Amino acid sequence: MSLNLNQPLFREKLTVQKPDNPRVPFANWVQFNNPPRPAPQDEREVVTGILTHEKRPRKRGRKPANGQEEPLNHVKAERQRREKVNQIFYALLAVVPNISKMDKASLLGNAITYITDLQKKLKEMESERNGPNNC
Amino acid sequence: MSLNLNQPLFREKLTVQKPDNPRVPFANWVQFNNPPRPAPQDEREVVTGILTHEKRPRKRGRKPANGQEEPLNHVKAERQRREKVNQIFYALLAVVPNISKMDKASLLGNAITYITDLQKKLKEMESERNGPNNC
DNA sequence: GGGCACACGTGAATC
DNA sequence: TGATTCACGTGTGCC
Repeated sequence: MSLNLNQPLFREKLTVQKPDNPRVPFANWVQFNNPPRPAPQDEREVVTGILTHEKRPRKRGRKPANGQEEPLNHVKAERQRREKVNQIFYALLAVVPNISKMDKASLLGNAITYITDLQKKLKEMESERNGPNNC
Repeated sequence: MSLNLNQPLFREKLTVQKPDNPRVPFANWVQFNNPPRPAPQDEREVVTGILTHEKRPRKRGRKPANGQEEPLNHVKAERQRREKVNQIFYALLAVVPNISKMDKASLLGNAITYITDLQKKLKEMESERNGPNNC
């Protein structure tokens, strides 16, 4: 119940990066079905984000411009960071046995209960080993 | 090294929600030093985000308006989800013993190695129990 | 001052 | 349809 293994797991959007490939689970994750790096290869998004907060003191009224020259580095760095934590989420998925639901919060929760389970089991096994045993 | 326990851990910005309280580690997390809910209590951001993608087919040219009436629900839901996974991250923090660095990726990585460690230890303890033992 | 890490609002997709 | 979840670009604080 509530776990479809033939389902997207962590939903993958990729609407900006790859307009095709609509339902492959996590196609931009490393070591899934790609060569070591999925080869970003398309920098053609050109986002031009304009954001106007109101009622905020705005520490600095800086912002050089929204000409897509300098902040492109930031975007790429954030992409990389995101991909990294998703990889690790995926690795966690492989290590925790009984996943109840396929979202990050549940996976994390299952991992925690699994850890405490292992800890408890290990501890009672230990106390059984050198306690009043049959020897 | 590289682990300052008197440091913000997961850095908390709160620039939009709370202009005060600049350095308390995670002031908006539940059961930290607040009553059960930190009481969102300020809906005054009024962000009016305008985003202009280029070279994108844009599935639907819908968007009713940016009058802050309906999408406010979505914003709140996402805030809640974010808070939830952060809580669980915090819970994981309490369960994993040797945290090398205080960011989400490292915490997750340490959790994974800890799990595999426990698994290995448990398995060899088990095989030692009913193997050719001293009895 | 550049790099890093995080929170945020938002679009989209799934159910 | 409405709720839930995720990825994304962005703002920003800290080293």
